[in-house]
Amino acid sequence: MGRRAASTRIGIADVAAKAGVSLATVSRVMNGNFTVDPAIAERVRAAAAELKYQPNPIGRNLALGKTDTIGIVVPDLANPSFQGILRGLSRAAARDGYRVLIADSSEISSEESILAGEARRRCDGVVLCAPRMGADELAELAPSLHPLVLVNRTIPTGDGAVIPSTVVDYGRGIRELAAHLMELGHRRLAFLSGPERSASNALRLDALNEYCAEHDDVQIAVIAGGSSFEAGHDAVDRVREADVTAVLAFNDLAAMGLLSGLHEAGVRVPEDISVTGFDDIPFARYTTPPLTTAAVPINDVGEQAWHRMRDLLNGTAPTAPVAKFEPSVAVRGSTGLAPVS
Amino acid sequence: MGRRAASTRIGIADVAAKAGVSLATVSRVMNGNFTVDPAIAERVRAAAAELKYQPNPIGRNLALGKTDTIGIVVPDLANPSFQGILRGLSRAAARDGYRVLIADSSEISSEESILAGEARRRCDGVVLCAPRMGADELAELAPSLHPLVLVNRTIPTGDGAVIPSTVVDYGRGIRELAAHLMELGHRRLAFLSGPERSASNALRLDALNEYCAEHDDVQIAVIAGGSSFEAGHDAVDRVREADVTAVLAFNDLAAMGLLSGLHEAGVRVPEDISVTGFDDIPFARYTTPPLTTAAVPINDVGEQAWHRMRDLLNGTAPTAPVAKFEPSVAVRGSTGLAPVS
DNA sequence: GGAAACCGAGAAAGCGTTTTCTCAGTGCGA
DNA sequence: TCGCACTGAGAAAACGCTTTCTCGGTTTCC
Repeated sequence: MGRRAASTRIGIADVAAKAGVSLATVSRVMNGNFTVDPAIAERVRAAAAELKYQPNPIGRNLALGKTDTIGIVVPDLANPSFQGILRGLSRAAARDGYRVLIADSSEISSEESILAGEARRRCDGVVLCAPRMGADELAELAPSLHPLVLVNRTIPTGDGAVIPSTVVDYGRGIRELAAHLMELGHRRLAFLSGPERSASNALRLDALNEYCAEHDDVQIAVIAGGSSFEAGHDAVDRVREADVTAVLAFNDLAAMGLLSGLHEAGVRVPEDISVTGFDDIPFARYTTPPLTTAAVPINDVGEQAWHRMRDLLNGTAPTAPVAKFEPSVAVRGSTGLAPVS
Repeated sequence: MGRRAASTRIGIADVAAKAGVSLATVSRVMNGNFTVDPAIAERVRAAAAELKYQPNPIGRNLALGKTDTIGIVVPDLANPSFQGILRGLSRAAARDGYRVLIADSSEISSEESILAGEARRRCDGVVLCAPRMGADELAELAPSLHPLVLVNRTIPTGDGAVIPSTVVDYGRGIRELAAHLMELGHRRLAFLSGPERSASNALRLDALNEYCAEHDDVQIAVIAGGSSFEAGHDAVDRVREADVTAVLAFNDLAAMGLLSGLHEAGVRVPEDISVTGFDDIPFARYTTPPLTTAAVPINDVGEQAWHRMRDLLNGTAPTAPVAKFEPSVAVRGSTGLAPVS
């Protein structure tokens, strides 16, 4: 480079010239270094104010080797859960003077590692949100991302270094939903499953199988579903054929789609069939009937992810490397007594 | 600075050393400059690959004076409309190799200009999404943000320079909803208004008043509301007291809250009262009854915002500085014939 | 065959900061 | 009075890259 642009933004040099001091001194004043004569400091501040000087963050970034920015990569920005996490993370980070750069992998798992790497190079750290990539790939990638925190995913490394993360206890949540249904007399349940590659789907499934094994009068059928409205809506026929009295949907979205489909088909909820969701997204309480679901404080998940990241960045001892959130069952109108058959 | 860190990331110098060439040559090769001997270029590429060299973006940013990043400031990340815009923007920008930095002003209008300024300094441009700040403040701020695009807001400047923007024709949308209701025989309508400082709320209100003036058999009552579920839910009593047969809610969220509140109060929709929303958020079609609303392709709004920004960044002639979206009425179950009174 | 045009690659300046290094100037004790 | 520790501020190196400038070595063209 080297083109002398007259139109360039006003920089530290202009302030220094105006105040009749060196660049170093301006920098010292701007950064609250008190080894500067108060009179000079005042002069510098005046000059800066008069010129409306605003330090160029990119120059600082290079000199300081940090950006005060973290990256987050999510599988799909259209998913309310990720939106909630993003929001919680963004607000919490902002309170500490950090910004967040987003990357949406569009559910393409092969993009995740590229996006994460790019984000990491531009930012001081990365949070990987429910990555869809395989466990081995994740384990291999993790070290290169170092200030890294995971959301809804852990690395099954046994060799000491644990990656901070925030996780939701999906297993326990779904067990409690199943127990709730059992109390209502339901014995033939269906699990409307989520995305194939979702780790949290596996967690739910495992927990249900375990639950089933513990209660031999309960049967659970697994129905292919997904994480969206449409997936739930499209599963209506499969659900009706399954001959069950209650359905545990992967999440609220799918549950709502199902609710809607059942309504169209003339199936009454909860009289004919009970339905549960998962997440307690804001809309869940406003469906008709209101959705029984396992509430997870999604904004807190994002906020805690930030706290983990902050600890990493500060090098302070991590509070607790992994924050586990226990969902609480919110009983609403979509679940009722099992129909007498 | 000046600390020789052995642990520093591998940089262009390492590659140059390994390939036995100068830094300049490595840079040329990495940037596809073809004035390099193919043999040397190959050697450089090999060295880079072997060292897994990844250029440090911050260094590039400083040298190039650009970051390939744009900032977006939104009033509230919890609002589905802004989420949709963010998503559309982010995906479109990503296709062109740009990233987005988010800033959530938490509906605090005084924060907007600060956040926007900070974002601008870190990024190549800023998109201001439905800013709540006053028109005068916005007009004053705009020049300093220069590559700036507005969403759902325009600057009433008469002096030539128009700020690119994407806007939704809220006035027309709400008129069409009113017309739809009128066709169904409704004459006493209510507008459940939105946030005080929202410019788009004013647009709706003006359009309704105009509509009212054109049709002197139609009456429109204005009821204080808001933009959230809760606002709609809490407005039930006021709505019932208003003695109207139909309610035009500010947006889908408020409409859904209202729907829910009416249901609890035993008021039938649409038999007793019709309700319309605005936006057609993904949930609108799954309420009971499904919500009649004015559909706006919110992801496209974000995408077009990016296109405006891209034109600004490239210096290419802007396609059309302002992209106007015409909502289309989606008639669903929440509106029906006016009750015979 | 010699000079002009050309070509490829290295040296170095620059992007806008921060921070180390250095050094004049001051104050204090011996 | 001299020297020494100390203070405060400027000069300059560094952060990691890009790009201009420069220059030795070829080629081209009369």
